[in-house]
Amino acid sequence: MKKKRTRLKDIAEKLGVTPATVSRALRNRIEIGAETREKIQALAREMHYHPNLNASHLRTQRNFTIGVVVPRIVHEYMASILRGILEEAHVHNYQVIISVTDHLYEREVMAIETFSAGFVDGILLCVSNHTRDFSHVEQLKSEGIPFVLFDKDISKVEAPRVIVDDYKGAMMAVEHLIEQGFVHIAHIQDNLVNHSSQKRMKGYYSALKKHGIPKNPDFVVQLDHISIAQSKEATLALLRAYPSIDALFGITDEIAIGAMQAASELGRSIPREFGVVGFSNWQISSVVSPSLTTVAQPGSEMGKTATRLLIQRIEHPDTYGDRFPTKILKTKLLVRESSFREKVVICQE
Amino acid sequence: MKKKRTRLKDIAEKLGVTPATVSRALRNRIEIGAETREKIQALAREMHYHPNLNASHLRTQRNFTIGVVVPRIVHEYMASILRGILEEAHVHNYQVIISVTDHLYEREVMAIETFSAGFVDGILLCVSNHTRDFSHVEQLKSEGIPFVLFDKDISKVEAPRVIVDDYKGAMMAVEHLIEQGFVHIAHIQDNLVNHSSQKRMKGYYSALKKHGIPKNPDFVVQLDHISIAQSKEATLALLRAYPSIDALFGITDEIAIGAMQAASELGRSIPREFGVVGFSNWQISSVVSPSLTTVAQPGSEMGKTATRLLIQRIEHPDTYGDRFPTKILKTKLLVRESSFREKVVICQE
DNA sequence: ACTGTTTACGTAAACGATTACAAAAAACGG
DNA sequence: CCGTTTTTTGTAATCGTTTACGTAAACAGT
Repeated sequence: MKKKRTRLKDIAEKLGVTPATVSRALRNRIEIGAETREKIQALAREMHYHPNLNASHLRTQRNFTIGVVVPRIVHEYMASILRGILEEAHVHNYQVIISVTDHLYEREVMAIETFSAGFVDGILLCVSNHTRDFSHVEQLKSEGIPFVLFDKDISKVEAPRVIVDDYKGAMMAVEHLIEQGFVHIAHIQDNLVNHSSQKRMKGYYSALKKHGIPKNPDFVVQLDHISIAQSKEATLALLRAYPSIDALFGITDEIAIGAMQAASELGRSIPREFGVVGFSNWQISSVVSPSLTTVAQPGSEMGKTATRLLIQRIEHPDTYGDRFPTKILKTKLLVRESSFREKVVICQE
Repeated sequence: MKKKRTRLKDIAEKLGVTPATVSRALRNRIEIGAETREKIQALAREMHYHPNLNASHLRTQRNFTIGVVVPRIVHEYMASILRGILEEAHVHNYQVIISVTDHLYEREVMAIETFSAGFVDGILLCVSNHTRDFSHVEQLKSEGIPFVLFDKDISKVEAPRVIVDDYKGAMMAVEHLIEQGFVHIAHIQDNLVNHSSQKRMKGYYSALKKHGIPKNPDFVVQLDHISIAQSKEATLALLRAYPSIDALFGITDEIAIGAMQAASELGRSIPREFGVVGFSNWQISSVVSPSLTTVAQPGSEMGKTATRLLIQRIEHPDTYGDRFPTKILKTKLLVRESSFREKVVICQE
């Protein structure tokens, strides 16, 4: 019992006019009589007319759709970015189609190829951690398909991108610890495959340097695989080997939480004897006890900014064609219990 | 410098054949000469040909796209459902376009209308908490557009749906508490607007009844707005008023965690003097200390099941046309520290 | 009344891919 | 070598909208 959808032609025939007239009436063009327009619009409503978007898009060469390629989706920060993208796209009447690559390079390339097939007007891409070859991005450029990179930074390619100020964020975090009177500040990082991690590390070093604290390579630990358990182990080892360490900056909240667990286990009181700061402001960080001081990244804002940038490039390709702007969004330090010793304004989120 | 995309025609002209031949060659039809096919495929690759999907879809009346309508996206459980949907859709070569309603009824209706406009082959819908009027769902049925409801149950409408066994999950949770020797078991619930909450409540009552524990309405608290803080307050009040309460089943992990905080504050040791079980298995629940026993819902599996069901209905409309199956997925009790007193196998996830 | 200008609508050609049907070419059998 | 079958390719219509262009009618101005 498949019903056929009503077409322009159906409406036209019922009223004894041509599809052209109906089309014009429904899109509120001027060159149409007031009464005919009324009649047509009424009938269209009655017949539940919806334009066939494939036909429309084929004809107009516009899709009002943007493709989003991301490595993961079950991830708080990424979900909030997606939310921003969906929100902003909705405002501009765009649809969003999403492809998850699971950090697999081939799936990333595949997704981009599929999207390029005239299905979307532009692409938002967050490259996977393992992406080393950027020919697919270059391809987008040479094919003239509008796109914007976000979150993951790729200095390798010249392209419009929206990223977050990891360097400053990390620096703020560590400076905050220093201001709170902590001196021997350790750092647990990941494998540094992405630029963000490297920048956070640099921020850590810069903060130390700025305050005249000599950097000690023994205080920096690299983790292959990030998890709370791994971080806990690493911190236990670290604190046993160097008991003088009195604070830790974790490259993610997961690491920071593991570190807190380790410190507690060793009888260190947080924040009195041991200060901890994380990065990303996961929901979890405000729930653990003591609550975790962290650096917040504006996920939703990043999604919105990237989308806005993309839509500009889609709708005004000439104006923006040759320029590749980089937008850097500010990070924000949220001071909570895990690091707060002196009188500092607590920023609840 | 907008380059035109290569079309069938372009390839055809270069080789002195017709678009029809090229089309056949690229789609590996039998009725084509081996050498011409080779030549065409080679040239197509070289010219970076991708079929214009709008044209293709218009012609074939198929979109290979499904529309997903959800109330939220920054939500662990929902994100894992989405992941399942994207995964399964990818397997079947479908694209997924997502619309977030923010629990606003008008946006839900809007989204469905937009998707019905010949843009998608089918729709996956998770209704918002405030949806009372289901005429938009009825509309889908009468227009013959394939769709599947998921997660939120609506007994109001007859429709294919995939849900989770909240009743059994809650029952398992409470029975587990009873088996652990807890007797005076409280329950904090939400405003019961959705069926899941009601079913979990029923599960709670059934478990008590089954084990001959009289139900006490004073032990059940309803919260307007769910948050850890609210739950903590409520639990504090509850335990002060009824000190005999020795366990609590929270309708979500958030509530359970608030309850744990309250119990700790009152000097109750968990799980020795006070047992807690939550619902949903948020990441958070395995991180808090003590870790929280909870009921896991198979998010990814739900997404996959719903998608599979939808694609079946899309591709075999006649076979499935009139039947409205309800798939109920099993929930699973994850026993962790917050409730474990006797020897029970601990199930780590 | 005769031009010139609006206004309102019809005509028909796109957009790019697919496919029923036809036709040409090749293969085959006697 | 001719008729028949099979294989390969061309022809042209189609999917549903949009839009440049044309035209008839209405209207205005002199």
